[in-house]
Amino acid sequence: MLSYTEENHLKAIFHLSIDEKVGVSTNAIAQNLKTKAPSVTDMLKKLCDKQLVTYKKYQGALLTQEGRKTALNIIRKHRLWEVFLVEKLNFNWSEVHEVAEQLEHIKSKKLTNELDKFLEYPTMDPHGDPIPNTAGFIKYTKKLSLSDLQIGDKGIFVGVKDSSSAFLKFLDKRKIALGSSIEILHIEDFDDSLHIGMAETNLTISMKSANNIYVTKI
Amino acid sequence: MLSYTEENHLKAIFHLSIDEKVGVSTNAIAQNLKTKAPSVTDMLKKLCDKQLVTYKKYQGALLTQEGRKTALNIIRKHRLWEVFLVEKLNFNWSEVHEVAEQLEHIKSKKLTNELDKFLEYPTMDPHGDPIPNTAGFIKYTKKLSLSDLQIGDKGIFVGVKDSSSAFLKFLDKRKIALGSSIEILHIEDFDDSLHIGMAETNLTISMKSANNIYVTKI
DNA sequence: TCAAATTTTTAGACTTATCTAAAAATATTT
DNA sequence: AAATATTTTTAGATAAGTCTAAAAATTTGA
Repeated sequence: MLSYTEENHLKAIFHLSIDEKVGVSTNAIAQNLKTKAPSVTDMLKKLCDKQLVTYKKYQGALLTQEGRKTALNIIRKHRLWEVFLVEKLNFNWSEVHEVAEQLEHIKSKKLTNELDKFLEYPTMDPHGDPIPNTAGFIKYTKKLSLSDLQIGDKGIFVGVKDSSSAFLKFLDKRKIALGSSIEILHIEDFDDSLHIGMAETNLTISMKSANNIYVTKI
Repeated sequence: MLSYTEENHLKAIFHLSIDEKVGVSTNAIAQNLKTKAPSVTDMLKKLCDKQLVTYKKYQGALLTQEGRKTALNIIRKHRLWEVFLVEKLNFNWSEVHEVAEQLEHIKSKKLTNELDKFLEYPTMDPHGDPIPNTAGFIKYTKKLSLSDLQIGDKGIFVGVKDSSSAFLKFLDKRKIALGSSIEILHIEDFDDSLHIGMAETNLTISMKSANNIYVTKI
């Protein structure tokens, strides 16, 4: 059974891996986990012993098959809990992360799978990130910003890039909420601002805001 | 911020306190937490320093006001999660405890209170135990067994005393589920077995089974 | 009441997860 | 390519939580 610390290291290595061949540096992991390099070195040795990571001195760390599967399971739990918190418990996007960081470590397969069912098998979390399935398979769909849509396109609001409280207030004030349907009515040549159509009203938002809004095209 | 271990000790002391004056013994706590006496002694010193417990050598431990409040908050979380698991995620009574033991340590006031709201402010967990409110106030209502009812009384099935899988199967087979309405039709003089009326059917159950079933009278 | 039994505490060791400071390896730059 | 800078590891310390074995205190009961 893995400790919270071990699980967090696996998750960090997963998130920091860009290239399958280049090891993730000790410092990068330390920074990500707000810890110090020597602590990371110790942990990498331990995870290497457990065959969750391949690690050679000064070469950084890579996840093994098993390590990757474990990391994805933690990420799966994290994202499912985020959906639960936003959809069922009235959390804002900016509030979910901290709590999900705790909930992701709860150990119960049944809990995770029943939660998944209860939420009706969501495919994305409130930040627009994909939710891995039980097998650890992740369906990568390029995130689509509202600013990527063309005139006449319609989208469903599925997440935000920047979840600062300022931006969340901005959305709140305009009654833009998860699941809202948005249509692109017009794009202003002058400053690229967008005229959008919502269920009840039309409004204008800046390019910068549109960049922060993730949608799925419908 | 309290560690899981500290929280578990507070909870154990609360559960083991019968008399407000008599300290809970080191051994009793050790047995309850499946740990050893020396570990408990160390922890009692620590909790005493933090003024959550009053403790004198060889005299056992008692909760302070603050300690009691903390313990009740953990119990509140535990029982709310149990309700969630049974009512929303299809857990059996016998399965919830282990998972709730983990979930009770999640630190987020908003989470607890929103969960309470989401569950529509339940007053009992699936074992028929009362759920403390935010202030740590607990409404002690004597647990009522089905066997305590008189002929003609009606009750709602709210929990079980014995949650062995054998008993759960027994209930399942007879379609007795949380929330079922049960009426006492007749009590057999010979062996005290009960004839009960359910929504769809009538059936006979033994005194022993009736003892295991908690109800609220309606 | 005082000897035996039980309970509780102390002492000391071990593990896990941290850290700082210093040494070693690698990377960069002139 | 040598000097410098950066990164990473090692060494050693600290804190929390755990244990066993032994000492001390309390309780029991003859």
